[in-house]
Amino acid sequence: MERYNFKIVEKKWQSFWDKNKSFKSDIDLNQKKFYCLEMFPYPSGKIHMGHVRNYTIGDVLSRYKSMQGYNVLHPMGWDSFGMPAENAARQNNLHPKEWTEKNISVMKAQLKKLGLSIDWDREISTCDEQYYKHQQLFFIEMYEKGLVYRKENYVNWDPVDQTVLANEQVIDGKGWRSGAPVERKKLNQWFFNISKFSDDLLVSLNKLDNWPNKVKTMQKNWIGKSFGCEIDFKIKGPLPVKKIKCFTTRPDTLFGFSFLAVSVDHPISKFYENDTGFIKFKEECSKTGTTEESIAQGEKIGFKTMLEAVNPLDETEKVPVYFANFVLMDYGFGAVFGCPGHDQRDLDFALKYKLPVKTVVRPNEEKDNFKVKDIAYTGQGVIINSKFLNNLKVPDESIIETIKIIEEKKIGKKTINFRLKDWGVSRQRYWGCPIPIAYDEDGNVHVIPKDKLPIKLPEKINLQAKGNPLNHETEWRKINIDGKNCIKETDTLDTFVDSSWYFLRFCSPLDKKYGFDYKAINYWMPVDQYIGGVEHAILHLLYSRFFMRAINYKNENFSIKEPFESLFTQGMVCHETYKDENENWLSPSEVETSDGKSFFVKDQPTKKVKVGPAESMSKSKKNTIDPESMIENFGADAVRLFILSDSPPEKDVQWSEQGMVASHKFVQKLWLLNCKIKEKIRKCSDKKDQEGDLEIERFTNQLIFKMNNNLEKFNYNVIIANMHETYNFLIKILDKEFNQDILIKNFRKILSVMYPVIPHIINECVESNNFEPIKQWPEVDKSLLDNKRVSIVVQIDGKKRGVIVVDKDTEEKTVMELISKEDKINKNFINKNINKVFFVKNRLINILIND
RNA sequence: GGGCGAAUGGCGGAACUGGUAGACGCGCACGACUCAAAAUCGUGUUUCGCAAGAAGUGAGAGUUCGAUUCUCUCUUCGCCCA
Repeated sequence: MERYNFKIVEKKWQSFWDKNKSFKSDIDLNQKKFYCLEMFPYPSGKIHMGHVRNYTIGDVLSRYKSMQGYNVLHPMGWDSFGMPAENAARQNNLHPKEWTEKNISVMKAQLKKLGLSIDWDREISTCDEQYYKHQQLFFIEMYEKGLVYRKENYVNWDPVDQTVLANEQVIDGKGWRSGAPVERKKLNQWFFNISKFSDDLLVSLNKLDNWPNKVKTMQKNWIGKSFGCEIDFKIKGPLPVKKIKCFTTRPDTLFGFSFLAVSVDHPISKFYENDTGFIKFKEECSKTGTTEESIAQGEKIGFKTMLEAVNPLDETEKVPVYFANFVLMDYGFGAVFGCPGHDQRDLDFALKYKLPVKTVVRPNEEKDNFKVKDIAYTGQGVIINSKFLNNLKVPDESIIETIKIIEEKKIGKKTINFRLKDWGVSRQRYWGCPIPIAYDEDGNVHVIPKDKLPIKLPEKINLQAKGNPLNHETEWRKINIDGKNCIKETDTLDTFVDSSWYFLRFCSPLDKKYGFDYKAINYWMPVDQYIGGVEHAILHLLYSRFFMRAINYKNENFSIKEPFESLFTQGMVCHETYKDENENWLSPSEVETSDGKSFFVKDQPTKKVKVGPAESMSKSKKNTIDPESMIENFGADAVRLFILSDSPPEKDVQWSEQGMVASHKFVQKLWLLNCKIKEKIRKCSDKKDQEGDLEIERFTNQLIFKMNNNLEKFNYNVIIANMHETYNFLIKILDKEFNQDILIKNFRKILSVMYPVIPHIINECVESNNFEPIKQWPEVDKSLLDNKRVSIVVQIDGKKRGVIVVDKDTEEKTVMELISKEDKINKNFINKNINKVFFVKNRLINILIND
């Protein structure tokens, strides 16, 4: 009996799959398709455990669906544009392209070592001009359809690095690299008009039955539909301003009105262009970040104008008009009315500038003399101090009623507002898809003609230059359009654009003509199962949904609105964290333990190590485990087995060395079991009705049934438990005698259901037994599913007193007779009054005794 | 502050539509093999109790013959939004 050598066996089957192109997928209209997609990786250098988990889940599903007779599309590619390449290039003096390609080849080899059933012929890479040229085409189409526009907008500006920062690069108001305080700066940027589809993106969420509710809720909140009204405020003062339009979700608090605040970019700011005080104030405002959070938490400051606003519900009331830093031009109309009593930001502002605070809503349990002090009251209640609005219930009646009055008075109207803003796609960086736009000498926008695509990135680039490196490429920037000398746009597209349509490209990755081939799309799309981390719940998924609508818009040939039929979000892979005595992070490989309780630095038993809670693996905390070394030490099957075994896939899983070892041992044991069964088969005769026959048939069918169920529901941790149970069952039953055909038939079925998780060893077992190669998922023989004998729980007054085994479908009367004879059970009710008996066939009998 | 979700042995976690709580794995204990250790195999392992038995799924109530599962209140933790 030879020991199982996973290194040889896994390599053997991986090259078999490679050579035979076992996972190649082609359109076959006679076969049901199944498009299984995992979020493609960013080629950062090496794969990490998160990838292993993500791709193992997808692989199990792909192999299972394929065994069920589906024509499976399971592709893989690279989200290969983005900042890390540019940063790494700057540090190592290596071209981003070289760095990226090197990483891709390393990671591709690593993925292959996991034994994934991927159709590598469909591999794509977003930094490849054969990919991004199609994206430029989409951009132009969207521009022509009016879905792309250019406008000035604020960005996070790092004054030291002379570059734009993404929100996540701003840490505590400072640039992540330079540490300089981030400024708000206005730049001309390209925008996708995603807000045009706000309502559709929101409403259609209801149809995504196979998406986690959590994700749908997050998107719903992100789109943020709010119902309110726009109100025209009459303006008095020395400037030619007659009225200012505000949006509010709380018109019912209008009698609490004590100031009107407008954004520094509001049209009325033009009257203050030369006012030094205002200019200074505007500068001050630019120091606050652009995120909602920084605005909410930052200090509220204002600049008083000469204007006064009139309360439209009470013309005698006039309040001052301020410019304020917490009002944004792109929300509503860039103007809000301030009601300090019932909005915390307004209250902070009012207290600072000593403006009156009027209470116009009281909580239900308070009296009419209730007064707001330091904390604005935003809860439910009743309107007070508001003349004809008094006594309305907040918010159910009050908002609707107030809007009715406002509409009657013709001073405003009901409005829907969305929080979702248009998608700014300009990035001032080299390593991204060039925007196919040029400007003539007068600054007019010209779309680059399709025959001049792709606009390729210049190969030589000086990345040490400040700001966007493309700005310095004067030769590259030159382009002639319709006889005019133009210069190219130097901004590149946000990498979220690259990933918003890659799933379409996988359907026809080699097609040169257009971004995709309609025939292929119509067959393969939508993605039947999309799998990835919940961290992309909002942006990537929302952008992809938008992209489908954008292509769909004014295009009769394209009918896909929702790209992902089902979504599964897997949890993170966690590991304990370690710190030495000087608070330095230590990696698991630098730490040792003798008893599993106290830990010390490897080879230095005197140096104690502090063990922290399990957190998601990250390089900064050094609590990562390298997948490749795990595959080296334990084999791909064992790694696949372990990454699925300890927790349900949607929850976080904790990496455990012991668990990993146990999975490895299980694979080894399985091979020994296979050898034993092979030997047993050899010794079996063709005699019918042997002792173990029925037992193994019953077990096998129950197993198939369970595995089926658990695979469909993503209970992958339970299918691993089912596999252990199977081992425990087989090793015990081997003493019994079997009919040879029955043993072969059932063992082959058992191997089949384990195949999706541990395909290498299963193939090896199948081959060693000279079985037919595994292709199909075995059928359940339903007649063998039910046991002829069932155990019935006997309860007295709801308490379990025993279990009896009876024939299936035994009636209540017989069961009662039987348990009356069981001394252990009957002593509980004999000589007592039986009040009532509850009988559930094949399950339970509950006897109630009279007091 | 708002929304969503979770809570089950020493640990990770099972439990189909309310019907034997703790599957499976880890850890631990004991035993076998061994000069010994490792590896392997076997047995046991919710708690209390010698046992019979009793208690038990974050806390408290409710519905029910029966609740880990359904309803309400609370506590703690996690995630998202602010």
